[in-house]
Amino acid sequence: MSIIFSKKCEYGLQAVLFLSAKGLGEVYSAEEISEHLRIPKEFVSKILQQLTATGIVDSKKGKKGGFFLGKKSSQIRLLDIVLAIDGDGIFSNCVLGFPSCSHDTPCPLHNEWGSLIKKTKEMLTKQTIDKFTTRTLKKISTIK
Amino acid sequence: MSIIFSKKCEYGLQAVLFLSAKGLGEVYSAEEISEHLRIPKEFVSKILQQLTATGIVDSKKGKKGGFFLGKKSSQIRLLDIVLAIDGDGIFSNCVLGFPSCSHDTPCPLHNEWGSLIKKTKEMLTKQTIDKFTTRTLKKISTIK
DNA sequence: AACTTATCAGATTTAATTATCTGATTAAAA
DNA sequence: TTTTAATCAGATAATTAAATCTGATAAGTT
Repeated sequence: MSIIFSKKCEYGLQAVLFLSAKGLGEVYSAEEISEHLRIPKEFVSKILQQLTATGIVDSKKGKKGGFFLGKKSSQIRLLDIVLAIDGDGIFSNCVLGFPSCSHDTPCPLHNEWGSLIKKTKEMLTKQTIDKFTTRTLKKISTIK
Repeated sequence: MSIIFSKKCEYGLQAVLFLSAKGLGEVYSAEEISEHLRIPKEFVSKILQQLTATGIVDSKKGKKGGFFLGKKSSQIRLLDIVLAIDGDGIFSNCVLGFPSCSHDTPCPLHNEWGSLIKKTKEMLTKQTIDKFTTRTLKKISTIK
């Protein structure tokens, strides 16, 4: 099996897109998010805690508490979420797994892969989560 | 951590590139391949067995046996190796992990991701392993 | 024919990822 | 002030992926 983002990262992207689509300031508990997205409650809670540390998400303890966006959705790039959870391995690691792959000692696929991953990074950098509100709401409606 | 190809697939690509660079008909034992590429012997053996089943690689038992290319390197696409080991999940699975992502009910990233993955598939389809002989030999020389 | 060296098949072990549980703390509501 | 419902932290369990081991079979070499 091949994977682009870890499950953690997939869930993180889903959750932040969800919070964004629901509107800034809206507080949702881990349980509500878990139910809407059909992902494990404790797991999504852990992931959102991690995103809270970076400022992408903020949280409120106690009754009526939960998670909400930490900044304007137009200022959260998809890249920020990916970097916060999976790190930059996807952009820097050798696609063939050679530990010593670099510009000077490239692996056979270095250049071909490099230009693809560059385009991917550009997309993730350019796209902020506010761009997806309509699509996210539509998608969520097909889950529940 | 995010991954493009599984370790299995990375090692499979490395091993087939190695066999190709060393020339058609040349037989290398799992041990030799393991030493040259610095990957676990039994693991690379298992992976090459798997590729043998698809015809990409062929094997010879007994003394002086080992693995060798099953067809001309100009007829082995990178895509063939990826599909044989990791399947087509990387091309068909939803990047956000939504089980029900499709053209009709797309996830927020469906289109953006789709065009990137299409380009990736095109590259893996176009590139055959004979194109990498020089680069592979150069790369191998930096390992040992 | 006996010996050696290889693939091959299947089981087992180890490591990493994913998921769950438990208890402490926090804060709103009764 | 007590109850309730939430985050948060850390430990544990389950699952999957990666790596290793064991034994059987095959085929050259002596």
